[in-house]
Amino acid sequence: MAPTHNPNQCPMESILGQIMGPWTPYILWLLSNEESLRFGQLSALIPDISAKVLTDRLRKLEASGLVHRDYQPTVPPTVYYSLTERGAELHDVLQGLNKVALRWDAEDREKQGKSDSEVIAAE
Amino acid sequence: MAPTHNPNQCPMESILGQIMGPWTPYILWLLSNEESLRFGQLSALIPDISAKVLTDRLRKLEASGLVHRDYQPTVPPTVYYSLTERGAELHDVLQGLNKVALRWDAEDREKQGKSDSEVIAAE
DNA sequence: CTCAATACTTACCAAAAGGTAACTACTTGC
DNA sequence: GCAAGTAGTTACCTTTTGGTAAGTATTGAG
Repeated sequence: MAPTHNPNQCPMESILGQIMGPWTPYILWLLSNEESLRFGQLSALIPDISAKVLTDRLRKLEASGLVHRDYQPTVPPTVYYSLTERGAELHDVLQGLNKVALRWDAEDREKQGKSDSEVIAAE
Repeated sequence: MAPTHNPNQCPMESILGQIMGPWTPYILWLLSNEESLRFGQLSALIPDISAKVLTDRLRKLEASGLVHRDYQPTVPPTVYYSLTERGAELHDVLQGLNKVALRWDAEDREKQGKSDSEVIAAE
């Protein structure tokens, strides 16, 4: 009892705890660009994530009230994931981050000079 | 050789790899609100982080070119951390995220009703 | 009677991350 | 010559996380 400081002191820490971590913001960003995505579609869009981890991230986002899970008991079953109203409030932040990402990416390619032709040649 | 797909396909993944992870965005946000912060100040602002992890995060941010490390060989030595120009480009995104965090925090407190008085009483 | 398809869950093991305590450097003050 | 103070580093150990493979449910197709 009587902790030395209030853990909820800072709302920033709280929101970061909900959306940070490997893959989580990337999942939110993918969902913010589509009406909804099925589990298999998300899995295909993020080739390096395993089903176990993807499930875990989605469950946590669901528990935070940022993602909605729509289970359709068809055969075989299909599950649609989409952002809740609250989750959609992250759209602008994620778009802003993507803009910065695109800018940095362009700057880095320019400075290195190479990349484009080499990458295509390697395929 | 010849991987099936280019890992740098998506700039979003790249930026997330640089700024995501436990404490990292929080450190950036703290630095974006001050000219600079010393190691000990950061440590005090984030009570639950250990020196080892804080050092690790700062070194990685430095390697990414987002944070500048200014070592002053005084006795005892002092080290000032600040955002680089590139790091400062995250300011708007972080402020946007903080706005959302504050809004959610206010909404959650309202719905729960309690919190404020109880929290203060517990101190 | 078995396979395929979707969206998982579970068990088990390996790898990564993090905590803690001790140690470093250097000079001033006692 | 010992402690204090800043900003670490290092070694060691524990905890957490993640990968992989197998199993679950249901039903239509072959």
